[in-house]
Parts: sequence; structure tokens; C-alpha cells
Amino acid sequence: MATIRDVAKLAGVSVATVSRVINKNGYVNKETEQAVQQAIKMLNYEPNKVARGLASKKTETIALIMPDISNPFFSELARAVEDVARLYGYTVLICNSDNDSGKEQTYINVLKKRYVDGILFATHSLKAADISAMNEAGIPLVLLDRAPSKASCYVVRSKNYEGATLAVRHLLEIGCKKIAHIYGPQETATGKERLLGYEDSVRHFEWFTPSLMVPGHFRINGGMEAVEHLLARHPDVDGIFAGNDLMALGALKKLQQMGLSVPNQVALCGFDGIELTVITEPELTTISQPIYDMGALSTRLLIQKIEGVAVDNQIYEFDVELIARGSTRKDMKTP
Amino acid sequence: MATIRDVAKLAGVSVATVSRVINKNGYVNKETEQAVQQAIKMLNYEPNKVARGLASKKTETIALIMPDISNPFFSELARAVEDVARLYGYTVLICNSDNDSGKEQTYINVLKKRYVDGILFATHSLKAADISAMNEAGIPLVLLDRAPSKASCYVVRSKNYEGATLAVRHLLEIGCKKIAHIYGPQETATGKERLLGYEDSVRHFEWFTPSLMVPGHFRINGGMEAVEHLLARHPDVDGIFAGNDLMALGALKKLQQMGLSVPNQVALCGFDGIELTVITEPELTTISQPIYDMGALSTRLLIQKIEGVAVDNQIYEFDVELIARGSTRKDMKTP
DNA sequence: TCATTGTGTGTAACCGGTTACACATCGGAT
DNA sequence: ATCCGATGTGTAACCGGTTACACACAATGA
Repeated sequence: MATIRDVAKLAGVSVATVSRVINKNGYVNKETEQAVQQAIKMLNYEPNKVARGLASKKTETIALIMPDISNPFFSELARAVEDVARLYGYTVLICNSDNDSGKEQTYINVLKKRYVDGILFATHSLKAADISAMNEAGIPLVLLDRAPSKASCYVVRSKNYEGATLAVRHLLEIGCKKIAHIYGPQETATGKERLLGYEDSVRHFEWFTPSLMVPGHFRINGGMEAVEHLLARHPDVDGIFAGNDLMALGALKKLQQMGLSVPNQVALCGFDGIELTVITEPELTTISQPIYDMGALSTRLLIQKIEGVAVDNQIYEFDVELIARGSTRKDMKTP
Repeated sequence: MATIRDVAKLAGVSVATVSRVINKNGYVNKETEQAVQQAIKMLNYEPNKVARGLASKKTETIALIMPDISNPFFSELARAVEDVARLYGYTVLICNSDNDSGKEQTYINVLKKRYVDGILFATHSLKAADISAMNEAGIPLVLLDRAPSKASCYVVRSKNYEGATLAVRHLLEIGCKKIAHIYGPQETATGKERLLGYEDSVRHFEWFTPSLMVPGHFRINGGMEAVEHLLARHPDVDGIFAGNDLMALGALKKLQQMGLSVPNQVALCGFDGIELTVITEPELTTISQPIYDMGALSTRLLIQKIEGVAVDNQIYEFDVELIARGSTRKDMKTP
């Protein structure tokens, strides 16, 4: 591979001039530029990213730290992140934290040593102190799905609370008389806000009781177990709002296994809008967040921050949308 | 951040000695080593990966090129890759090729400029010529799921042909009288071998006819459409072998929408063993490949090749396994 | 006419590591 | 006594870029 010095020699100029041509900064005579471009073509020269990284401390690399790429939510997100990153010439490193803050710290450490330009956090174990630390270290940060008290970095999220109220309202509208909630980890903003949204929407009903809220850990299995506990205690539940789609999928499956008809005996609504919600029969009603758009926007924000482009807002909040499908579409013919 | 020169100064030695201590190569006096270690602790020194990359042309980074990370098969694979890579101190770059060889070439180009140590290919648009080119460029390669004629690189795959015969035999055993196949892209080894396995297993039956084989493009929608065409033409099909799980999920859904009972009217078997096969009701029978293990082994092989460890075999072929579940478990009570 | 500013280019230091090579010391074999 | 290999360490070049700074020259304005 040709180096910048080869190009300089061939073009009969200094490496500084070549560098100026490549980076389009500083003064370069039109004709000199032509000559350099010629030489570049001739030698098929392309700047070495590693050398550039060392010299400039910019590697055009961003990292995506998330709990687990094999979770469909995060793989959809990752896809968006990579698409946008590629568009801007950036490369994406993936990091699975399993929500383990130890792993996360290890990653951050490694990423620093690699001069990663910025980090996208889609995980909740990051402490406010960590954020300040990263700020001081000068590493741009974008958080997904959580807003630290002092937003010293960009945050991209969606309206979890409102989404939860939407879900409950929808279940009420289709005639549910007793609605339960399967909630996610309360360490996460998403889990917490959706639970709160549910609670605030139903606490005034006389049928409401705290045991209608059961944990499901944002996982398929969690959803299945939750349904089991729930129906043992409240056989008359006729509507379930699950805090995410994976739990809803688990719930659906368990309900079907128990011989209960969804939606006629129990209606079901999830949250997130992952693609898999359409593979079940009935399809899953869900409160959809624009996952791809969220990933894309986060990446765009991160890159703008990296490249020093001023961005006014700090928090971007996406609207959520009820997508009513089979799991809440009561069939009037066979009640 | 401290540099190697800071450490050298503090320890009262030269940078070469510090480097020797860090890399454990060359002769270093025990006491000198102690002193250097002390200094390293004191300064909290950690070698800069970028500088090291430039000097040694080794970046401890591998890339995973695949069609689409948001496909569950690949996200499970990616998880395995990252797990193993982390274990060995490597970092993983993700690249979505969408099976577009242009994109792939662009990636390869960028990856070279970044001194990526090795590439894991889980995509089929790579030509034999490309492989030779990479070999000449000295970039270790591991291919997933395809064996080029001249295996000038490691290949990790599973027994697709055998798996297909397994699937057909199973469907026959549970009593299917007319079995169709939804096949994947014939540019892929997986798609081709599974189709061949099916064909060889059924061609001698008098009910067999080529129109029992319909394309599904390895996608959910493809599976749905395939079922539609299939049943329009062959209403008497009572068993379907889908070339991958996504198509099987699509098929299952379409069958249920059409009011057909799975497995009683039509039995269904997929291929891959992705986790999502358990979320449906009935659960999907599938020919399972050890996706995680395949990703893990590929990564281990790649790293061994990068680090110059001799590995004898060139092709690693995994066994597949029939996982019989609800979609082929005929219920005798309600025929 | 002279200072000033804008344009154009080269030299060399620097980023933070690795490593070839030179050199010194020491114990053991001949 | 001499030679040799093993051990131990430092100097400086090198990886391939970026960029501060110096310098040259032309045009401009006072």
C-alpha cells in the first residue's frame, strides 16, 4: 500500500501538501492539487486510518454498548446505528454488557485506549458519575432510553409513560374489566416509566390491586412466568399490558398453552414494536416506538457532537403509537 | 493518559525495556521488571491500542460481515462472536452487507485501511477470487456456511444436506403423505444444500412434483407467500419443510390465518434452531444447528489463525439435530 | 515605499508505540 | 587466557499520518 510519502514524491511536493489536499484544509494551489490528485489516483492511495487515528486522535469509530445484541430490540437498533454510521464513514464496535456495570467499565476502558470517537449507550447501568467522567475525558456520549438528572449528554428516548396510558386506555376501550401489568426491571427508566403509566391509569378503579403488577424482567420466559402467577391469583384478568414485546410474546404463548383465547378471554398489549410482533397468531397489539429512527437519530447526534456541529436540544423524545392488532381485536362473532 | 515514555522515565529505564516488560518478550532482569511494573501501577499506565496498531499492524480487532444483524440468526451469531472475541481481548466491528457484493467490497477496503486483524464472513457474495485476494493481502479469513472449491481459508458449517433429509424423514414418520419444501436463495450453500437434501429424499415418491418446491427467500414474508402459492396449487399438502426458521414462522402464521391446523392438517419443520422457534404456539419443530457454537468456534479459529497458532483442519462441520416440537406433534385426540 | 495580509509550500516535530541493532557484562567451555 | 553464547539494556529508526512554524512571494492600503 502506498503511503503519503510515496504520493508526495510522485507529485513532487511535500507530505504536508498532500495532507492538505486530502483533508481540504489550508492553502493549496489549484495546479498543485491537480498534480497531487493525479499521484493519488496513480498509486491508488488511500490514507491509513490507524496512522491518522494516532496523529489526530480521531478514529471514525463509534461504539454501541447495549445489554445483548441477540435481543431483537437491540439488533434492530444496531442495524440503524450501523446504517447511519456507514453513511458518515464511521465504523461500529459492538459491546454486550449484559447490564453488568463491571463489563461496561471494562469496555469503556478499552474503548478509550482505542480512541473511539464516541459511545452510544443503550443500557442503564451507567451512573451519573460515569457520565461526568466521560465528559471530562472528552468522549461524546448519547444515551438511549434514560435521562440522567443532570443531562450532561444527549438523550434519545420515547414517551414511555404516555405509551403505557395509551395501552391501558386501549384495553379499557375494547371492554377489559381487569387489566394487569407485567413490568420490566425497575432499574431501567423504561421499566419504571411504563409501570408508572399503568399505575396512574388504573389506580382509581376499584378492581385495582398491587398484585396485578408482576415482574417479567423484559424476557420471554419472564412473560410466561408472570402470566402463570397472575392467573393463579387473578383468574378474572381479561387484559394484560406487558412492558415490552418479548414479555408479551411470552405471555401470549403461556395464555395459549393454558387454553385461553387471546383476545377473547384475555386481551394483550405489548410495548416496543419489534418486528417479531407480527409473527404470532393473533398478531400482537403493541405500543410502537420508532426503534430504527431512534437508533438513526442517536447516531446522527453522536456524530454531530463528535464533529463539533452545534446541536441545540439535549433531549429528544419520540412519540409512541398504538398499533392495534389481533391480540386486542375482540371477535364479536364468537364471544 | 500516561505514555510509555512516562513509565520509562519514572522507572529509570528506556522505552524498549518497558515495551519488553509489557509484551513479555526479550530479556529483562527480574528487578528491572519489578521497577517497571511499579511505575506502570503508579501511573496507571495502559498501552495505547492505536499506537500499537500502527507500529505492529495488529489492532486486535476483527470484523463480522453478515447480511443483516437484525436477522435473529445473525444476531445470535454476533453475540457468540463478540463473547469469544472479548475473551481473547479482541473487539468486534459489525458490517451489514445486505448480500450486496458492492457493499462488501467497500467494507473489505475500509477494514484493510483500519488494519483489522481478521474477517469473519457470514455471507455468500464472496467470490473465490476475493478469497485469494484476501489471502495475498495476508488477512485471515473464516467463512461461515460455505465451502469454496479451493478451501484456502477456514470454513465453519453444518450438515445442511443431512439436516434436510432428517426433516423429511421426520415428516414422513409422523405420517405426512405429501411434503413440500420452501427453499432459500440458491446462491447460498445453505439454501442449495437443503433443497438438494429435500429433493433427494422425496424424488422417488410418486406424489413428488417440482412444483412442491417454492422459494421463500429466507424471510418471514417469503414463507407466508410460499404457503399461499403452495396450497393454491397443492391443497393436499400435509407437511412442509422450510429451509430456515424465519420462513417456517411465516408459513406457520399463514397456515393459521388460513384456518389450517398445525400440525394436524399440515405439519411444519424449520431449519436453524433460532430461539424464536419457541415463541409460537405450537412451538416450531426445527433442524437445529448450534448457532452459538458455530460463531464461537469461527471466532476461535480466526484468532488462532491471526496469532499464528497452527490449526490442522480447514473445514469444520457441525452436526445438526432434529428438535421435534408441537408443529409436528400430531394430536391423536383431535384428528 | 513599506508594512500588512493572504496565499502557497516545505521542514520537522509529534502522536505512542515496536524493534533492529549495538553494546556491555558474565559464566562456562576450550 | 580466549572465545562464545546467554543475558540485559539503550539508542534511534520506524509505522503513516497531522500540523506548528518558518519562509517566500504577491497584492493591497496607507
